Amino acid sequence: MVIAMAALQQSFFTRDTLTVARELLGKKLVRRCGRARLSGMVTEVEAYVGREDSACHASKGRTQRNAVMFGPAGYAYVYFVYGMHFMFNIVTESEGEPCAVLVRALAPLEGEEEMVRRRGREGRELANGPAKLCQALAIDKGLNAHDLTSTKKLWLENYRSIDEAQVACGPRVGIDYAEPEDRAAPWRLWVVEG
DNA sequence: TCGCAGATATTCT
DNA sequence: GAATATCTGCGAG
Repeated sequence: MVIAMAALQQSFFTRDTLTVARELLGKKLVRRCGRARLSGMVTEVEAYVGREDSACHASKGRTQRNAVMFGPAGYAYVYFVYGMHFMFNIVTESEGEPCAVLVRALAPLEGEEEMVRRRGREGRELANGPAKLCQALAIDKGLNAHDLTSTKKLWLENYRSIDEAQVACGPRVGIDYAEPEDRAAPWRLWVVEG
């Protein structure tokens, strides 16, 4: 008996950003790319909580790039940095609140061969970084503002619940431009390797 | 195994 | 024109 797993619905994403970030750990990110199906379990995330968070792109106001974050929850915010890397975020909270969760790492589940082919690397190096997982799952700017609650090209499914003892947290990475108190905020969450 | 610097183009001022 | 929510390779130890 095959049970068709439903995509997580918008009600999951409209909650408090830190809560969504915590519960995203252990969820499965699924990417359908033509015939291929690629997926991985979320193992590391970072929360970006809007206007008061100086590390959040949206804290400096709305621009063409970050406009998606101001929209409704459950959409993908994909953008380009450093001239060569994409980042994949999930928009949270209510419309008008520019919050999002950055997905930083995945543990490959389906289509690992395809990911190896895309990345030119294997094992731990497959998707253990925000730009790496985008390359592994073929996520690019074309998926910006994609609806993650429909099982079209990219969505999330329930997979495993992570015990509190397996969750570690610490300060976020790569945000030297932010205010000290925001840099220190322990809003990076990850699953302890076991 | 570790730390550092270069790559590279989109986006915003 | 300057900055950037990173990755990779290289050199030293």
